[in-house]
Amino acid sequence: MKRSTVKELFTAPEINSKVLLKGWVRTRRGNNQVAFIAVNDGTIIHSIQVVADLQSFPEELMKRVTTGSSISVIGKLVESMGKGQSVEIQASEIEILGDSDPEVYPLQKKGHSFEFLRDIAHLRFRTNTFGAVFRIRHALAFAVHQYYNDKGFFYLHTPIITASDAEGAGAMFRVTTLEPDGAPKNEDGEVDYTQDFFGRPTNLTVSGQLEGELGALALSSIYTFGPTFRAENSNTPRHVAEFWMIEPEMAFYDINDNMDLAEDFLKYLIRYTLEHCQDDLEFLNKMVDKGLLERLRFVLKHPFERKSYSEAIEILIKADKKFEFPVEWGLDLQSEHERYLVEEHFKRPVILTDYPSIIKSFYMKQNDDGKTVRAMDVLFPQIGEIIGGSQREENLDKLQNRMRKMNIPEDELWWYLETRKFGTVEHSGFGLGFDRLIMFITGMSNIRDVIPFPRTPKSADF
RNA sequence: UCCUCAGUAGCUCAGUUGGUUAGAGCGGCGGACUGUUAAUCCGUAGGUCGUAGGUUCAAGUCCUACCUGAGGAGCCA
Repeated sequence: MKRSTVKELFTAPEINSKVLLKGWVRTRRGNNQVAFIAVNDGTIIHSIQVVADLQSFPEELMKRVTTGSSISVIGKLVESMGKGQSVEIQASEIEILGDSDPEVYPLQKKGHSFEFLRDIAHLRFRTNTFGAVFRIRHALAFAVHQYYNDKGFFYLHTPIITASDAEGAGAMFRVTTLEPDGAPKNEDGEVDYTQDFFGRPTNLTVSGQLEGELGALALSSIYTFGPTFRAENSNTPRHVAEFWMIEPEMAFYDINDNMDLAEDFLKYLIRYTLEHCQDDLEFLNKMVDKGLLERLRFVLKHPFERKSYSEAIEILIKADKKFEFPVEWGLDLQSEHERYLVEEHFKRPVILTDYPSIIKSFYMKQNDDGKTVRAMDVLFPQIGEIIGGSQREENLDKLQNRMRKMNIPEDELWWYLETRKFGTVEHSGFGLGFDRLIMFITGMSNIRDVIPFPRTPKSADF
């Protein structure tokens, strides 16, 4: 007999049919006559109610139907006699697949704190909230590929192990096969990396952008979607050491095309979730963040506000608000400034462009004013910077000049520079923090709760 | 990395100006109950008070260091 998932039973119920159900027991209620067993198999947020007439089942068997146990049920799918669910299963056979000792099973019917659930990340998938979050995470990963595939972008796998230390996006994790205490030394007493696996120092990537540009400058439009690593000792609800990033890179795009793509992309992902994950979003809206659905719909409805860094500085100077940090042209915007612009002034997502070159990366296209670069940051309410991108500098001389000023080693990036030597073209791209996007779309306020097994300082369990 | 707060039962927390045997709710277990919805009612077990020092006649409570977690800041995605 073919197993029916809970999702199938709810979305296309065949009343009075005989069904086979397998899943994990969430709760069990009842009296001395009848037991009500809520069974969940993770295919959908809802659990289905299994009704067992206690006279029909041995007491020893029913005792083993405990919270957390896995069971197999054969029964008749019927319209529910009770309130709270449309259909239920009138059980005729129950088999225990796996016992779960209720004395030690850590999940209970009542809600748990997210902090506690992080300690039992191996079991938190079995809660409604994390089931919803990770189903949505899947849906969004799928939607990312759908979006770019439909637009003719190619999914490019950029390396996870990299020898380039040049981008300066943050501290890196070293990758080596040398033993920490027995590493071979050279004549100067330094570690001799020529004896390491790759014959040189290597790290985990902090970004696939530079390699992505190489692909775009041949394939026209590419995107990367993979893990990235930062060894920063960051302890905030928005940072992790291992996270996933989506980095589209497009030839023949200027910064305006880039902004159009970023806005369209984000709205597509939000719309996709609203259309495909209704039940999960409604649950999160009810239990986690009451303003969630309204906020998502609001973002869809309104164009993102596009302003230059200089205009933003003017707004902040005129603002009737005292900031902890100074507002002055040339200084980077602080969290409080970004939040003011997004949450109080414009009250919608904001794209800021044309930042002072001194606070931005070497590869960004230099404007004619000699002071600013064609950077763009997309700022979202609550989570801040969700996208950072730019039009890239395609002029070899200008790029090299800037690299020298910023002490970026040209010899290490010879391959990057060659794209500017041979048929260079205008191009642009950006990076979207996938996990931060999940935070925004699920209403979860800590990035550790949208990643199955998050990696943070002093924490690499599971 | 810096600042602030927290760590007491499986979970969420209370615990007075330091004072006898450390409390509750939930969860677990036992029982009652003819359809329950985080069921209800009765009963019951369960604690090296984060770790290590120190002050004191006496420390869950005060002091110091460390560990872990959370929030804010920086770095950024």
